[in-house]
Amino acid sequence: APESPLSSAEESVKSQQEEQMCQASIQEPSETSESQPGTPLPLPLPGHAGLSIQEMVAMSPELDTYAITKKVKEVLTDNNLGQRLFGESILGLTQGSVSDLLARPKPWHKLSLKGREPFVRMQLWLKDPRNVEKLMDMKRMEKKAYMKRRHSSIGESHLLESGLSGSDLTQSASPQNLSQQHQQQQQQQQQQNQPHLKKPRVVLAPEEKEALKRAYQQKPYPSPKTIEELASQLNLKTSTVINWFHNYRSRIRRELFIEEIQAAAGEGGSPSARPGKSGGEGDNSCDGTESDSTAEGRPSGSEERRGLLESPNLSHRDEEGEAEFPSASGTSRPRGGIIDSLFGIPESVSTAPATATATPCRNPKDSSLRKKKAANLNNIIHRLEKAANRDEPHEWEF
DNA sequence: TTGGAGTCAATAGG
DNA sequence: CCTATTGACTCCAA
Repeated sequence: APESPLSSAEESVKSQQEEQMCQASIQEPSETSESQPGTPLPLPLPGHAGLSIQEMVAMSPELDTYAITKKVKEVLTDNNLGQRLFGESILGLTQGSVSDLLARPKPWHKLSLKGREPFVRMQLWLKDPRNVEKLMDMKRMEKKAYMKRRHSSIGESHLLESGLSGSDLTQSASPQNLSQQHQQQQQQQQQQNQPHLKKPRVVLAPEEKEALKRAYQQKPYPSPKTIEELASQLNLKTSTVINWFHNYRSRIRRELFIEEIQAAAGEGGSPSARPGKSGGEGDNSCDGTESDSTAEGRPSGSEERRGLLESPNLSHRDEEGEAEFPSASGTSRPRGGIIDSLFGIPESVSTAPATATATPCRNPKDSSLRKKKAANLNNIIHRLEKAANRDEPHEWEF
């Protein structure tokens, strides 16, 4: 693998190794690209030069993920193409993943090889305008197939999908040669014998998320013990709490990256004035949505669960007149000393929250930034602790 | 094992 | 239909 041929960009030639694939038009501008309505194919990369997509990713120069997603979004909306079709036929990803990717692209240097793949595919796709046409054709064909289907089978027989009988159905697992590792075919509710028991998706109530966020601010990396406590206090499964922390950390981190990109975008010589308003992304963070009255939530009551988790403070936000950064240049950073405002959470004082210093939550913009910075710092602290072979930070004196 | 990166897929809103 | 959100899961590296 240590080969890093500095070969120039790309020199498309050769053919490809992909066989199937409807639109195998690699050669000339023949817009044949005929495909059966039933040729989903998760990811037979869009035709192009010789090497496998992985190789291309490996030697791809740094790409501007933000610019790429911006362009893709533009092209898709301009042509009325949806994320689902684009994702499934061009990127080999599902709609939700595409949405996420387009909305919050991570900077190139923070992406793993795998994570870069979708961006390389997007760029390749953007290179040839004819690709848009192909997608549009595909869309038309899909609609046609859909019409036919619903016409032939009006309200009747939907055969149970449990046995996944043949029948059309889109997105079937492409047979033969489904590319290597491919997607994870997770979610195997195989242990069923009886009528499927699809476990309902867990949906955390706002109060539960609130409590978890509060816990996160105190301890981004809770110990198993803490997790157990949280789980029992919130009446959630331990795994749910663990997952929540994994996801939350990951998503907070991702927001940090976003800022990084936006910040970088505002530099350089070209003073291209962005029409958009200041980059102060709104982050509710403060969310004054206290559990309010309805403390319970969803069936299966489960009362009590009071606990220290309750936010003793009543954070309000003071959104009265605050000067909108009168500073001219847009590159001005909103705030200065962030350090002092990190860790706005007392933690320790378990009892007697009486006077409580109440989590400061003044300006929403500040709090957002602060939270992210804190997340980053907490991450570092956590690593140091690990490295030092210690557990339970307990108290931190600064 | 733990945590991070990527995703999937259900589902809430439009 | 379409898109955004998000709990859960797979894979991998430390």
